[in-house]
Order: sequence, then C-alpha cells, then structure tokens
Amino acid sequence: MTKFETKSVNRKSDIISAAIEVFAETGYFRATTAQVAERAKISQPYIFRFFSTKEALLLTALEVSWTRVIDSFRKVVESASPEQLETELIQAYVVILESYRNEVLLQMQAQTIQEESIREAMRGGFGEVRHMVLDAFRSAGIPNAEERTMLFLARGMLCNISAALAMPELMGI
Amino acid sequence: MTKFETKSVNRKSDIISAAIEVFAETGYFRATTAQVAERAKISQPYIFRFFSTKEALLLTALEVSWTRVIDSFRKVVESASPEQLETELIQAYVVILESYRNEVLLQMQAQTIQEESIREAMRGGFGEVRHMVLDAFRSAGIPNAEERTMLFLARGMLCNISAALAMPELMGI
DNA sequence: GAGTTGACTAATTGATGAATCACTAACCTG
DNA sequence: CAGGTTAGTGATTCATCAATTAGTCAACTC
Repeated sequence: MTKFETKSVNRKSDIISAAIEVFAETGYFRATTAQVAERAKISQPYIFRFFSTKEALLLTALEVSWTRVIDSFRKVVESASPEQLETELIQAYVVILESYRNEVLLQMQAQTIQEESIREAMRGGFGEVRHMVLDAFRSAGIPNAEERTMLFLARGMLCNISAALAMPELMGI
Repeated sequence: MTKFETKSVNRKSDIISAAIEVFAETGYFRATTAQVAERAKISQPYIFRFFSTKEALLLTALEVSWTRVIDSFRKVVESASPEQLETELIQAYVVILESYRNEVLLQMQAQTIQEESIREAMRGGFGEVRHMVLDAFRSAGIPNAEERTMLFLARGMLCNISAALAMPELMGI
C-alpha cells in the first residue's frame, strides 16, 4: 500500500461524498462538477480521472446510497426476532433518514430522471430492498407478507417526502 | 372578450401545458425555455411576456397540477358514500396517474427542489390534500381516520414511484 | 541521480442557456 | 386614417458548464 494508492482511493470516495451532498442540495442537473470539486477540495478536471462523465458519478453515488439501505436492512433481517422484525426495519430506516438525508434526497431525485441507465439503477435498488423485506416477512411467518411489504415501502416513501419538504405531520412513525 | 384577450389566454395555457410536458420529460433544471417554446409553438423570448422567470413558470405548472388532484378529490368527497369513499378516492388518483402522468412526475421532481418558494408550494398542495382526505374520513365515520389518511397518502406515493420507474410490482391497488 | 510514473491543476474549448432589446406587423378605436 | 396598443420574433448578451489538453511537481525505481 503506497502513499499514492491510499490517496487515490480517498480521492475517489471524497468525490462521491461531495457529489452526494452537492447533487442533493442543488439538484443533479443544476449542480456543476466545479461545485463538486470545490466541496471535495480538488480541481474540477480531476473528477474526470475517476468518472468518465457526470452521469457516471451520479450512478456511483446512487449505488453507494442503495448499498447503505440494503446493508442496513440485511443486518436487521439477520438478527431481529420475527416479532420485532418490522419495528426494527422501521427504526433502521429512520436512522438512515436522519444520518444520510442527502442520500435519500438523491434517490428521490433519481426516481424522476427519465434516463434508462438511471432508471435501471433505481429499479435494481428498489427491487432488491423489496425482495429482501418480502423474504424476511415470509420467513418470519408474517401473514399477508406481500401486502405488508407494500405498506412498509409505502410508509417509507411518505417518510422521505415528509423529510424532504419538512412536513412532520406526514411522518407517521 | 376581444380577439386579443382570447389569444393571450390560450398562449399562456399553451405555455403551461408545454412546460409540464418538457419539465417532466427532461427534468426542470435540464429543460430549456427554448424547448418549452418549441413545444408551445411560440418563440423562446415570448415565454417571458407571461412568466417573469423560468421558476415562475414552474410554480404555475405546479399550481395547475395540485388543482387537478384537489378538484378531483373534492368531487369524490362531495358525492361518495361513506363506504365507498376510500375506494373512489383511490380510483380518482389512478385516473390522474394514467391521464396526467407528467403532472405527477413534475410534482415528484418538485419534492426534492430545495428552494423555499417551491417547497412552500409543495407543502401547500400536499397539506390541502391531506386535510381534505382527513376531514372526509372523519365525516364518513372511518375509525383511526388519522392513520388511514396517512396510509392512503403513503400508498399514493408508492404508486407514483411505481409509475415513474415502470415497476408494476409496486402498484398495490 | 536520470528516468519513469502517478497525483494533480491551469487554461482552454465549444456549447448552451436565461433573459433583454429592438424591432415588425396586425389590429382596434375615435 | 392617425395614433395607440397588442402579439410576436430575431438577434444579442453575458454567464456558465462539461470535458479536453497540456502541462507541473513530487515521489519512487534502479
């Protein structure tokens, strides 16, 4: 592990973190690569050493944000008792909403981008979460697992909006 | 009603309709006023006779889209029987999702725009819908009206995502 | 310690966009 | 029909952005 490699890896994740912040705050299309670079404390062209296009950076940022949710839920699924499963999943999501608000805001933005590569990434992330929750509900012997999964996801999406618009009256958790 | 006034009104609503389409398809920040003008079959500068800024046009487009939902729900609330209330509200929303997809996509975009004027418009629209549904559920004697309203809204938001990402497996209606 | 490699940036490019300006043509009114 | 008003546009402005190029400098290699 040379000094170079270490820096390089850090730079890449610096850029991703900066991109998540700037994209979430400003909006992906309005945000500029110069703003991302400034936040990451590098020069603007240097972003393109790690990401061939701005869109490639967005896709990586989305992957990070979905991994956050999926890993968090997986831990709950692997450890929670059947009775506590749904409660703990909800708690895990609340933690994400509070600690990684920008990642959620970025996912919400990406939901409306009509670009096939991005829609694919979003379908992938959403589908994986749904599948994991559904399997977990079934394994826990929860009746109407299909319906309960849908309601769980639906409440999550309403929480997103509640957080994004600062409407606490919608946060029914 | 002179010929002038009539034309002028038509132009304005032409522009709004075009803006809803173009903003929804392309994304508000990426979409250009030239694209909106082309869709409305007018010149680009002429947009600014009716809307002082691009953002003013967005706000008007959002108002139109919220009016669509609110008027539609009001009709249901004023006519439906207590037993059929929720079912008919859901049906009304499905119609909107199918017939005015672009307006819904625009609302979804606006949910993530961190600009106070836009957040205010979104809070206003969302709040009015919530209030109307909650009152109607209470008037209909539905138990746990608060909770049922939340679930109704939550399912609606999941339907939006299902439609936006083309994930029919999420459409649980 | 000459030469190579890797980290990083300044300067530039070629497009593009919101908004303004200056204008024409049609219409309407007295 | 003269003077004023409305509908509408071409051309321009000034700013901005993603991406490229060409390069600097420090560190490692042998």
